[in-house]
Amino acid sequence: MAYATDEILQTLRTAREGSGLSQRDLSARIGVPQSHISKIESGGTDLRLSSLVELARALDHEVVLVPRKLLPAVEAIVRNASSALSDDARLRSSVLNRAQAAVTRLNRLHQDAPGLDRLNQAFRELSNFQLGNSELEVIRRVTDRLMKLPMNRNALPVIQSASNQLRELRNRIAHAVPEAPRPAYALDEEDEDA
Amino acid sequence: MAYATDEILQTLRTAREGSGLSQRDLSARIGVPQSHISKIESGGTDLRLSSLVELARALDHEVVLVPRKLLPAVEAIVRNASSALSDDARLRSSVLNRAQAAVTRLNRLHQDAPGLDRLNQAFRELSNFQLGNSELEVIRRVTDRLMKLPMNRNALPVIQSASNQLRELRNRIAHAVPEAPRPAYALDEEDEDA
DNA sequence: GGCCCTGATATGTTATAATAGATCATTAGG
DNA sequence: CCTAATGATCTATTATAACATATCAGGGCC
Repeated sequence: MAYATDEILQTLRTAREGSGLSQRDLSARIGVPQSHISKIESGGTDLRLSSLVELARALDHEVVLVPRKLLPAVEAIVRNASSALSDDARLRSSVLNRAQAAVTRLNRLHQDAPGLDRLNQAFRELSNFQLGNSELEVIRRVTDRLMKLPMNRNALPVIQSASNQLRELRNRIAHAVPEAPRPAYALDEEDEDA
Repeated sequence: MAYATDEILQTLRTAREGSGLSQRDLSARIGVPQSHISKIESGGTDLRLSSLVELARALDHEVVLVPRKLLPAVEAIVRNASSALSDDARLRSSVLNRAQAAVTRLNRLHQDAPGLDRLNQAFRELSNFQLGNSELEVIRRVTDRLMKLPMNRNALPVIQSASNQLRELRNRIAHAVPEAPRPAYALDEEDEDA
């Protein structure tokens, strides 16, 4: 039987990939070198417990000790939910891919539009956030408007409005991020408006 | 909010105590110094993952990563089962306490009986083992016979038989102990008949 | 072909887990 | 009072995680 540590590390990698994060994204988020994340996920190091907890939490997981007798029941719950979660992940993917296409088209057709830089930045950051259904709905509405954009100057206020909506959404989510406990490696205090 | 690591370490201590093991018992079982177990349980060290897995397994637990959304469901399963587990623990305690009383009485009334030393040793070791319901039933039957023991020489074959049954049970359980994976610290290969 | 992004690997330094062993303070039982 | 068992604390040594930084190889896209 495979060591449980291999399964745990595989779960970490799957959760990271499922969140659409690269190792560098996760590194930026929690302040651990990308090379170290690679080593961890590949089993090249025997992780400290506090580091495991920090990584797990960054990926919306918790470390739990479960009586062996209950392992089948717990695994069943996790399995059922991860098919639901992959539905969520698929929805997220779908919305973000369509939004990406709209943003790409926007940049091609209106490359000099005011507010475009800010819209690009807000969108890039939103792509790295955990997004609930209400946030995805906001992005979907913005995408719809960008898809219907006219070619003429009437587009400019729509672009401006889209930029504002995405930035408001980005700021709302960024401000909601809770402060994590400091483990073996600590999150640097971020100045998010910098 | 308490750090997850504190909860995990508390779960380890509770599981050890629930198994009726002292830190020295656990130390002997998994080959880690008792002082280190004390430090771990008290939060004085940031445990390696492989060490956590080894400790958890020695106490019939597994380390699992659970999506945060599912934590309430998983905690509910564990909570419900731990009241069942404490029923098990109570049954175990009850059977072992009564057997202990029978063995104590036996040692007082028949201190020179052949086989008594072996019975004492088998019983002491059995007290440190994980015991299922069938094992507890064997111990209960032996206890019943010891409780009904006559004062005269007719007791001797019953004592001998009880000694044999407990030693058979002890050997059966000792031989069933599975080999564990070798973590940061490895179980020494034990010569159990030594 | 060049650029960008990704995960993996390498080197060097520092802090600490793991180990061994001893000892202490407390509690319970005879 | 003495003994035994327990969990906690201490000292010294060794192996390695964590971190910083650089670099590599592969794949995708233009």
